[in-house]
Amino acid sequence: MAMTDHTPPPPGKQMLSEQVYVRLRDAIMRGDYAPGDALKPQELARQQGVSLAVVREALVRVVGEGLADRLPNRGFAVPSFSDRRWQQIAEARRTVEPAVLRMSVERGDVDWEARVRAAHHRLARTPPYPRGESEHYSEAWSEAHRVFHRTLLEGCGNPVLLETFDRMWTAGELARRWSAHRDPGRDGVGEHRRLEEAALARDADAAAELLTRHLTQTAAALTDGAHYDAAKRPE
Amino acid sequence: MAMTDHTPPPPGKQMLSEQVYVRLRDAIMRGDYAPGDALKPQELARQQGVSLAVVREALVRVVGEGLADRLPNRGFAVPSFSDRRWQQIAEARRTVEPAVLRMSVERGDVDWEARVRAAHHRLARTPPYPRGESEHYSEAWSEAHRVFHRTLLEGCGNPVLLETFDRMWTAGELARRWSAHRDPGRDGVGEHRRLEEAALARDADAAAELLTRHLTQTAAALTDGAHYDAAKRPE
DNA sequence: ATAACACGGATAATCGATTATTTGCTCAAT
DNA sequence: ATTGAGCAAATAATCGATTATCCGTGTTAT
Repeated sequence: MAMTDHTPPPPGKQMLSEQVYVRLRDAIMRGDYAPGDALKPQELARQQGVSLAVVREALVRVVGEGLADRLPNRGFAVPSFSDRRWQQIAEARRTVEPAVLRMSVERGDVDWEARVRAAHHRLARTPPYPRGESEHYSEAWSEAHRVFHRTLLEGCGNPVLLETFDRMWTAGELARRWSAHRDPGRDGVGEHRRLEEAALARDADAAAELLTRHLTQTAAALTDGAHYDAAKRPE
Repeated sequence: MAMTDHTPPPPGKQMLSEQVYVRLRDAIMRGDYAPGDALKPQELARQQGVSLAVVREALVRVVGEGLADRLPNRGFAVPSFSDRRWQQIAEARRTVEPAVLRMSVERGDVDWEARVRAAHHRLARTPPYPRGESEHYSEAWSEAHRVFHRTLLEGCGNPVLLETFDRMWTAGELARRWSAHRDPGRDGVGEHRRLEEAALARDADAAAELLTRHLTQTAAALTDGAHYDAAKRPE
């Protein structure tokens, strides 16, 4: 039989609003805008060569994910995360993820095992910093890091829980990027390796405990000695 | 100092897109549309007397909350939840909420205690069914039920976790409304009362355990003997 | 009879322009 | 000097119309 299927989409053939959404989302996550920066529809529309409607749709979606704030009749802006907000996200992850990891370790099939191995391998051989002692993780490492943590949980087989992880991770990454002292340069390599080992050994208790510690230590490293400049919103 | 503040908004004075969004959201949650029904922008715009742009914005937001599906170039539709999907939501709640309740019971202040009491009192004196043996919970009871469960968790003081609860609750309610055999008519009054007692007695272990059982039994009641007609999506 | 193709209506996506709101500024009045 | 009213520019929100895409239907060639 030949290709009764839809043609494998030529990349330029999806909706404009989708492309603009992805670009906007990535730009915010990449840190192209500073917290508090206004996201002006007209400006964005001109830059990207599209109409206001598509930019507006993209902005509404971005707001829905917590990657932008909106004030009625006053426009959109990049959110300014307070230190407090970051701690709340970290606490939420500590509260949710260990339990999900337990389920994942108990349920994951052989395909999941393979993906965990691959994700850890990729993470282990990705240099955390672009060069030398930069204070920013490399984009490649950040992505590998995300994929590793997500893959660990994917064995749970529950898309609702994974979506929860996605939202918390996204919010946490954005908050971390703009937190007081950026990345601490902490070496989590050993922790990741032990996490992988416990997961593949099907030791749910150990894996959950390791993840709790991993999240706690990461949060502590980012919090300790953080000389935060301004907690713009006391919320 | 006089009123340098913005005037407390006269209710008719907010954005159209916001009003349309609320109406659309409520209509879907209320069950005004059946799963699979198309949500046609033109139709909605004509009905509500607004332009396409505002309907479109509302639809995009609704999709972001999982209350509608979108197929590019084919429009929006009310999602058809499978039985499997409902079970996943229920499992996610069992995974997350007991841990949050623990935090809440350990941290909640006196104001939280008062709100828990008020929420339970309201729930206890709201009739579950509009009249007789209807198969649908009354809107009033559903809302009181939601507020009770949310208030129980609010002592945790973590908006990230509460937002997670909100999303799961919303998705669960929509899925339940259209599940195979609707409401089971199960009497959860005693469970709610015991939950309140354990929470106010600051017994975190008991509260978490009671919540786990409550969620498990509710899910079981809705699942047992469910003669589900079609699992539209094998995902 | 069946399958490939072309046409046409319906609807989604996008655009350009209009209306409404906010904000900053000027300037008079205290 | 400070306060407040009153423009004016900037920008958000909304609209009406245009363009692109999908889907059913009818036609034709095998």
